[in-house]
Amino acid sequence: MTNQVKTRKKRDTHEKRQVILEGAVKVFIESGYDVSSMDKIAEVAGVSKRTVYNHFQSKENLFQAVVNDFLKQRDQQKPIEYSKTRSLEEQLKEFAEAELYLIDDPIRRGLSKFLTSVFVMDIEFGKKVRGQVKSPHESFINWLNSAQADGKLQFQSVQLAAQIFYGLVEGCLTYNALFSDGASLKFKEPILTELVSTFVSRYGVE
Amino acid sequence: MTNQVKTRKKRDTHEKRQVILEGAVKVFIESGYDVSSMDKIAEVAGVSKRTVYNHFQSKENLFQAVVNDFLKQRDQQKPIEYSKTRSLEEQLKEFAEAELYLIDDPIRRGLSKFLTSVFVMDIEFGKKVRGQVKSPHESFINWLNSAQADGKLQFQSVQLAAQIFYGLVEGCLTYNALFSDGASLKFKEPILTELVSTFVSRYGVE
DNA sequence: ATATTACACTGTACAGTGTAGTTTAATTAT
DNA sequence: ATAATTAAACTACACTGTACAGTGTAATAT
Repeated sequence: MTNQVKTRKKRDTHEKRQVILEGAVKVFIESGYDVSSMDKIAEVAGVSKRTVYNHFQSKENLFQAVVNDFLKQRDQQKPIEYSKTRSLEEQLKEFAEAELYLIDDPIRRGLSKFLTSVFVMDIEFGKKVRGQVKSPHESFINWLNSAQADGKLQFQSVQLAAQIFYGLVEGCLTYNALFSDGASLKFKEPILTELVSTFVSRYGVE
Repeated sequence: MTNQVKTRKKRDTHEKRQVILEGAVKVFIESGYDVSSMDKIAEVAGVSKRTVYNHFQSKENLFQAVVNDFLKQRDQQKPIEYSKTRSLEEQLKEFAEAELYLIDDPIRRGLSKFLTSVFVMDIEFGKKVRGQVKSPHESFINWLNSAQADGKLQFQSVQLAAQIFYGLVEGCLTYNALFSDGASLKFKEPILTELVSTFVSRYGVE
C-alpha cells in the first residue's frame, strides 16, 4: 500500500515575508544591526513577532535574507558593452553612474550604509559576501581591453587602470554620499565630469 | 574667618585612566560599540568595573574620550610646505602617505574601522566630530595654489582638484585597507605611484 | 488546515549603583 | 631619614532595572 497522505495546497506567504523583509530593512537602516530588536521589526512590519519567527529562524537569519535580497537586486544590472562610435567619456560616465546606482536611492543608500557598517567590523563576513557577487570590475576590465585594442586607450596594467577608475568614483562620490546621507550627490555632475576627464588624461591616446 | 580647609594633593590617576582607554580601544575595535560591554572593557584593562565608572560617567562618555584621544593624535601631523625644488610627484606622495598614517598601524586602522562603522550609521555625530578637526584638505589646497603660482600645475577649481586627489587616495587605498584589514596595503606602492602619476597627467603643465 | 495573532513567559546580558574593605601614596610625627 | 597617619583610589561583589532573543500556547482569521 502506498503511503498516501492527504496534502493540501499551502497558502501563499510570499507577501507577508516581503512585508517583514521591508520592515527589517527600515529598522536595520535606522539603527544598525545590534540596536534593532525583533519586537521593533515586527511592529514596523505590522506583523506579530511570532510571525516574524515563523518566517525566519533567527535575527541572524533575517539579516542574511535582507543581504541576499539586496545582492540579488544589485546583480541585475546589465553589462555595458564597448562601442567604437561613442566617445570614451560618455561610456566611462555610464560605468560611473552604474556604480552610483547603489547610493542614489534612499533605501539602497541606507542598505549600503548599513552593510558598510557591518562589513567594516566583520572582515570575514564581508569577504564571504563579496565572494558571492560578481564584481563590476570584471565587466570594466573587458571594456578597457576593448578600448586598448581599438587604439583609444593605452595602459601597462588593466588591473591598475581599473583600480584607478573605481578608486576615483568611490573615493570622490560613493563614500562621500554614504557619510553625508546623499547630500553630496547634489554636486555630483562637475565631479563626475572631472573624474572621467582625469582618467582620460592619464590613459587616453593623444 | 576664612574657610580654611585642609586640602590634600590628589594622587595621579592618569595612568589608570590611560589603561582604561587602551582597554576600551581594544574592545571597541574587536566588536563595535554596542557589543562591547563595560564588564569586558574592565576585564581587558585589568581594572575593576567600578574604577571604570569612577573615571568615566558612562559608556557613551568613555566612547567620547576614545574618540577625542584619537582625534588629538591625528591633529599632530605637521603640514607639508610647497617646495620649488622637489618634484611634484615626490611631494604629492607625501600627502598621500600622510593620509595613510591613519591606517598603516593596526590600532589606528582598527579605530578608523570602528569610527567608520559608527559615523556611517550616525551622520549627525559624524558631522559633529569632523567639524572639530581641521581637514587635511586645507593644507593641500594651499599647496595646490602654490604649485599653480609656481607654474607647475594648472586647474580651474582648487576644490575640485583637491577632491580628485583625496578621492584617488581614499578610493584606491584607504577604504580597501579598511575592508581588508590592511592586507591590501602590501601592494600599495604601485598604486601610490600610479595615482600620483594620474593626478599629474591631469593637472601638470606640459 | 494553515497562517497569523496576542500574550505570557524564560533566560540572559548588560548599564549602572552601593558598599564595605583594601591598597597606595602624600602628609605628618618621630 | 623613617615610621605612623590618613585620605584618595581602587577592588570585590552583590544588586537593580531593563531590554531583548527566542518559545509555547490557545484563540482567531483565511
